[in-house]
Amino acid sequence: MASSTGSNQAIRPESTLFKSFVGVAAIKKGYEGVDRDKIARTVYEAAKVSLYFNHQQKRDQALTEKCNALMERKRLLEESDTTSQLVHADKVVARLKENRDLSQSIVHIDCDAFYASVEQNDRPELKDVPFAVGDTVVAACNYIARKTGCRAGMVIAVAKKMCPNLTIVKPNHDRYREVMAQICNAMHKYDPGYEICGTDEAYLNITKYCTECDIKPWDVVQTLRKDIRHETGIAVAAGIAANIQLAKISSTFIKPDGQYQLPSEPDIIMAFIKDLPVRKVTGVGYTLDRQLGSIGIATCEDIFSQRQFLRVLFGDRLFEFLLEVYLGCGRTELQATLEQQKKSASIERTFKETSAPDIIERNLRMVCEDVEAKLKELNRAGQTLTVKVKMNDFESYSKQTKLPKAISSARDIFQHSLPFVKATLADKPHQACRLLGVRLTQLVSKDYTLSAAFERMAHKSAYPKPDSLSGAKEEERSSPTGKRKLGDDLESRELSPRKKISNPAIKSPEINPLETSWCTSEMVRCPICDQHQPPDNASFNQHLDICLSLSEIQKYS
DNA sequence: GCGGATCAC
DNA sequence: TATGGTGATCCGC
Repeated sequence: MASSTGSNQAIRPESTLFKSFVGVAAIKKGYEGVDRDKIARTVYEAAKVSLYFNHQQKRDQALTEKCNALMERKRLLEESDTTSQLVHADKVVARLKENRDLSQSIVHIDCDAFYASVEQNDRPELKDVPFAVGDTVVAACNYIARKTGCRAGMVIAVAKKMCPNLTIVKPNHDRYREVMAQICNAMHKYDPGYEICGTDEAYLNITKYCTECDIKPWDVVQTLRKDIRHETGIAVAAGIAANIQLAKISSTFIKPDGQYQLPSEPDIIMAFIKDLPVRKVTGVGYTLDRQLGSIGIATCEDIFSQRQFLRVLFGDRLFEFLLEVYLGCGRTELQATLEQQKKSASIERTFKETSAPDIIERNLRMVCEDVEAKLKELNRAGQTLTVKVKMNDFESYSKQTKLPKAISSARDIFQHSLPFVKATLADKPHQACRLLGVRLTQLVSKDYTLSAAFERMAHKSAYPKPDSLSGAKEEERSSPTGKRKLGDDLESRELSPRKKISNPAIKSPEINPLETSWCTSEMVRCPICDQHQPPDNASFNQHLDICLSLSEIQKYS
């Protein structure tokens, strides 16, 4: 493992840009011995005439400048007295060491090449051919395809160039969800509080199970993997360690269907971390890796030797995160996977670039309708609206607005979004638009919105009738592309398969009181409508506002 | 609070 | 033949 990411790559004129083209193939499993130069060259050849390439080039240049600035600032720091920074860093290291919890057994389950494995299982004829699952970009590919340089995220046309006999399989998301549900089923008995992240990964805390049944973590995981294999036919990799960070790294340490246990002893952990490239740590992406590299940090051990510079150069948050990485610290509490914890709902859609206002408007309408559907599913409305426009030069612009009240209908969303889209287009008269996106945040339970209350008042029913006014109705419904794909909407809400793990640099987030459900016993009564309300101040005040304005409205009706 | 960025999958 | 979508968070202002 002497080869770190940075040093021994072939250097070419556009070397940093090339590196970005190699993408995850630089760090993922299945690419050992693959010619990374070939990947970069092929992608480069395919891309060099496109506007996308220009955009990437611009980004790369900006990042390079940032790195140069970092180097310069570090050089200046080196000339000054950094003793106080060093002392502070050591203090933080001591504190982190002190608070480190090594008592838990956390397991990371990684269904590597998940989509590909499922397909291969369902269709044995794929077993010995290189194939990729995906639509226009590769979502996953098997190991035979990886050997040729094919990787996730690659445009399929490019992948085919590198691997001419690549078979393409259309993704079947329902099937993947089904298999993931089976996997969850198998995990449940070892830790009902397991955490799912993404579509193909999960964490378990098996500490309790191990003590209660007097079994070693290693054996538990072996059985669990056997269970999963038996139930689903899927081979999974598992990492066992003291926290989720280390467990995740451990699982990537092993071949696709193996398991790896990192003993929870400080010395062993430190030795394990020592030579690890920082890029392999969750939370260190391509850009941070490059920035760190510019000041001489390639491995986790390097973090320590540069510790006196980190706070000044990267700020408190990142500084502390990096020290945690160096010490192998990480989260040990798992977060239950609940749909209701979602903080935003968004849709963005790429289409054939256009500058025709009517087409753009129609696309915006469709996006808004999909957001409406998503919010309906969550029974939420959102008070902050973010609209995003990406032009054909791949530059994107966004506008975020805090609205006077939460909205959820396609009509409302559309009306608030359109002005920004129009303004952006007017700003770029000679460009076409290729993507529109709409996101709502500051989600509140829909029962508390004014319109919902009003509707209740009018109909004396719990929920408003849908379809009453969906601004986009009559005209464009009969468009030739009438098949609106309801893509990723979930069927089972108990077992939501999509839940992101929070960035490791971030401390545990607080829970929005509005998002919890209350039992009637802890409710309070509203003095105006006399109905039960949640006991926390925020939502009660919100309710009061609604009630007051409603009684105003009634005066005039 | 806003806009741009980064990161993970 | 031509570079995706969702959700979360951070930084600087």
